[in-house]
Amino acid sequence: MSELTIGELSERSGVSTSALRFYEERGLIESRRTTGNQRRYAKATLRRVAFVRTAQRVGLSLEEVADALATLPLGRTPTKADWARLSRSWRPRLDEQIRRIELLRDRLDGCIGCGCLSLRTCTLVNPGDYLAEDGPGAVRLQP
Amino acid sequence: MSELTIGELSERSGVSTSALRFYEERGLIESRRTTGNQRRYAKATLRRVAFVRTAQRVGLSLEEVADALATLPLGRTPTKADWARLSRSWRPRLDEQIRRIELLRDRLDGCIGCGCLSLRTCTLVNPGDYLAEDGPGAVRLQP
DNA sequence: GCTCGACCTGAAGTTAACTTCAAGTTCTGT
DNA sequence: ACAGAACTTGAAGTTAACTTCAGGTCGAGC
Repeated sequence: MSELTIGELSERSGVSTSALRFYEERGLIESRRTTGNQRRYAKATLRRVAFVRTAQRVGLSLEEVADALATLPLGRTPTKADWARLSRSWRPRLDEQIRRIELLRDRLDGCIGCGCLSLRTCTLVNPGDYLAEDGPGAVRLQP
Repeated sequence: MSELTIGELSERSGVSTSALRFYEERGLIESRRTTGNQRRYAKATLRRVAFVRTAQRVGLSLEEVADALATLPLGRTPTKADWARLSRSWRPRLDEQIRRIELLRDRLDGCIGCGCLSLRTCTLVNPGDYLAEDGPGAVRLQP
């Protein structure tokens, strides 16, 4: 059994069969069909599914994952180096996510003391402080 | 003009009128009605909206925000201390968010070298390593 | 050869947080 | 008093990533 049925792929990846069909519809994975029209997946599909799930945990949308997968070599099974190249690009995204949450946390700390949440003066509520010059009241929250 | 129309509240909060009506429908804010059935908001609503938006940036759903707002004192305008009490509870959540992304990033670093994304052995793909004892192949990704 | 679990398809449903729309009402400025 | 901007409502639409459903087909084991 060098190929997997959709049930087997589901069992081994922990991804539901409906999700796998959905991924296929979106071009994230592909399958061969038996004479009886059932799907059969190459074992390499398992790693592909792993990539998709991990990319989602990093915060990519399925569309972004599809774009990334499209850069994989056509016609041959991707190597470890191929997967490593793709995964490397996630690092800055994660760093940025951390940075933004830390910034929010630090601002929150600064605001805890005052309990303000004032639209005009609070950097937590109004990070860019734009519109602050429009006089009292005319202030806009971060979009 | 001690009260605000929905347009004024929208302008000053940066939240669209349709979103404000939606918030009201969900019980996040409330309004008085004029004889002509138009909404009028107390100025304190501005801070309430600020709270909602900031809570959303922290990662709360509107339902969670509603729960939090429900703990505010009834019958009087909340004080700064009231708002501070609510905001304080966000800190652990942010810390946890940061921790989880850092963990993912560190695992990613560990996996970059090998380019594996192997379902059985890679901690990035399979953080809990559960089902690893089920023999080769029978492994499930993190739900 | 028969059964019954696994598989197939396309369409419709789900959730969150809104937005858009249509058709009508109110308010403000001149 | 009248134009036109701002407001009202309920219903339907939007996006992502799926899930559920109905009604049928396939295939592995006895």
